[in-house]
Parts: sequence; C-alpha cells; structure tokens
Amino acid sequence: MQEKLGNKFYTREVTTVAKELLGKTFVKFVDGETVSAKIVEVEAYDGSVDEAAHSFGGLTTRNEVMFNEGGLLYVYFIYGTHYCCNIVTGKENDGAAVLIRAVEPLTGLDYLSENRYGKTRLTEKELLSLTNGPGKICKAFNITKKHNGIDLSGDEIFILDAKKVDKSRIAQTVRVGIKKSAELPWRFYLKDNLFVSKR
DNA sequence: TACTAGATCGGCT
DNA sequence: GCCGATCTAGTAG
Repeated sequence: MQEKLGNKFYTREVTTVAKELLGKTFVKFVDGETVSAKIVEVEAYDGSVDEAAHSFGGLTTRNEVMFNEGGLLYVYFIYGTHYCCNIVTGKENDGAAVLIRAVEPLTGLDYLSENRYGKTRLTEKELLSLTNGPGKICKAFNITKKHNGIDLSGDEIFILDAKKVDKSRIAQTVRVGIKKSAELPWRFYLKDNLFVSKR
C-alpha cells in the first residue's frame, strides 16, 4: 500500500495536491538509513493568481524550478538563515507549488535531532518543535539549496502514499507569515495533530 | 505571555 | 540597497 507518489499525483491542481499531501510520508535516504515523517501541514502557492507566490512575477533564475511540471522539490533560502521546502505541482509553466510547513517524525529521529539540536536525547518540548515549521524541517532533514530541483521520483527524496485522510480531519485557514494575498485560505493542516506549527 | 530585534543570503529593482 | 512563504533569544509587563 505504501507506493511512491508519481507524476499523476503531482501534476494536478495545486490546492488539490496540497490537501492530499496531508498524511502522506515524506522520506529522505541518508547513508542507507530511512528518515521519514508524516506531512501534517502545508500551504498552496499558485503563481497565476497568487501575489505571494515567488512565481507570480514570471520566470526568473530563482524560481525556475517552480515552472517545471509537478514532481520536483523547490528549495529556497529566506531571511539569510533558513531554507524552505516545496513540492512543485501542476503542469509545465504553471508556477505552482506546495510549501511543507510541518511534519511529524516517524523514523530516523536521531538523525533529525542531531541536525536540529546537535544531540539525540530530546525533551518532550524539543521533540514537539523539532519539525513544526518550514525552516525547522529543512534544518532537521538537512535540506539545502543543493536539493533544489531534485526529482521526487528518484531515490534520495520522495513521498510515499498513505491512507487517505478523512475530510473532516482537515482544517483550512489563511496562510502564515506573508503580506501579499494574505487572505487566500490556502493553508491546510490535520486537526488535533500536535506537530502543526500553529492553530 | 507578548512583543521586538537580530541573524545575514541572494534575488530583484 | 532592500526585504523576504522564519526562528530564536531576549526583555518588558
């Protein structure tokens, strides 16, 4: 039942993909170890109508990955400090992507802890804030600019299918941390999950 | 608890 | 030069 998500999944409309990514398993292979986490919070960015999307102003060297066909990883650097991790969606030239805002660690906890805190024994508080924010996820998974444009059908980073989440367990709100198009209700997260960034 | 500032890269005007 | 799809530590209340 745990199959790698393929092209058919990613090339659909961005808000559809965003909703369905909830509950799926994000996986990174490092040194033969499987590091994985359940996706619990995402935001959709659609370059055609959404001023907050990096792709809104058209193609540039920075956002070119977003204009590819769905199924790639788009990583960008922000505030001089943090990386954020996106899944490119839609057809070629759509400029649409889903920002991963929060995940729940499943395996490879030591790897994640070591990257984030430089230690492997965490307090409960540290565990809960290990991956509950876009910058934190990238730090914990050690995702950097090097991973920008990686193909999710490859073997290093990919997403596994999972049982579909019941609609009643998904919450939909406005997005976080942006100034333009702030009113678009394109943030989705799993209700009652402890690892979402805010509620 | 609530707000503010600092960190500090790189794309864009 | 400016400022951002962020996070953390620090101070004030």
